[in-house]
Amino acid sequence: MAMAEAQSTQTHGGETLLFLTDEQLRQGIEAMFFAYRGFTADPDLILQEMSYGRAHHRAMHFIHCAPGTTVNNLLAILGVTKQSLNRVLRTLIEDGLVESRVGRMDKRERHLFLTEAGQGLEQRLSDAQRSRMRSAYRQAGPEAVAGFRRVLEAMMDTEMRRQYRALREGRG
Amino acid sequence: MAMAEAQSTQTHGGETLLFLTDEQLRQGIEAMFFAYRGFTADPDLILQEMSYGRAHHRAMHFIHCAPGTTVNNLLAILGVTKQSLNRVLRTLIEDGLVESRVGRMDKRERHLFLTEAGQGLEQRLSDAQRSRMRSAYRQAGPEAVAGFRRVLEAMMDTEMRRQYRALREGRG
DNA sequence: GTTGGAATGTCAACAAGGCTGACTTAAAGT
DNA sequence: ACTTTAAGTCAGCCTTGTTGACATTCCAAC
Repeated sequence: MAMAEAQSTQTHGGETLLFLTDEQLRQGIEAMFFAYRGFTADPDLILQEMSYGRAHHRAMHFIHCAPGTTVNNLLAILGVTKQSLNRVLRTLIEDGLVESRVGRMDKRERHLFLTEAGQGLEQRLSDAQRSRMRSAYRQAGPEAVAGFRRVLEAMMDTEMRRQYRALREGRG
Repeated sequence: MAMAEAQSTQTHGGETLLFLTDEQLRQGIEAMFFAYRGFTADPDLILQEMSYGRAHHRAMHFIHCAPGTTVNNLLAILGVTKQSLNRVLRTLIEDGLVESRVGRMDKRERHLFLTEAGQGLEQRLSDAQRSRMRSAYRQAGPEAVAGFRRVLEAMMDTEMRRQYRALREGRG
């Protein structure tokens, strides 16, 4: 059983007050720092082989999850400028990993899809990432996973949380 | 109460088997992505004011936590090359935020300390970061926080976990 | 129909912060 | 004395973020 590490007292209303010392918060900050390094380490190795970067991975991830998404949509999710995304997207299209189709309703829009090759790479990358995630989830147990998700969601900005939930619901 | 979201069954030995779908893992991956953006957003705003970057923040954070640490030590924790760190460290020293003292035992080593000004900025940066962390911890509750920490620790590489724990113990 | 605005793409330039490789200096260790 | 180690430095490269300016294409409203 994990130690709670932060004292908590039940108030009469059933709410919980947390007395969080700066030290406890610092540990959380450091945990995020080191864990994020682990989180990206495995796909980074694969990406390096083919001289791609994390930006390519992120783009492919979200195109995979929402096939046919528009460039504007992707910009909002990734939180970068269109010039930045465009550079990455261009190489992915040139290399035949992503396909850009002109919109039927609105022909200004480009709808993005992974090609078969793109799906192959995306699969490889996310297999690597999921494998570490799965192992961490297994080690920590289901209660811990639920807590992990609750804290992460609470750390997001309102707008990010909206996007995050929209993605989940878009997939059922 | 949070839904468990992943089915779990108790085996006879008391171990827990998790049946984790790719979709559940994907959600965890996306949660990490969005949460990390939130995690760095507040200090990034302050850093931008004074044309520093995240690298400066990270250096100051760990110098604050382990005053007198050597350059080599810091390199290992940050996981970057000495050239990369040196560029950042040089500006911090020039700007009077960090002090570098020649070692007494081993005069090859430089021991790093925050000056008063450095402590001021470090405080401002980590106040911003801790404030979001604190709010997330409060929203999620102590059980969730314990789970959060367990999963993060399980996501680290062995070497990172060693460093992470050493830092904690170094502060008692 | 023409015009305004939105979505997209492109060119150029720049900065942060990673990286490698080569080399120096000083101090320790052996 | 010789080697190794800690640190710093110079030069150059890459990815990925930024801004600004500008062209294109199309929808929609007037």
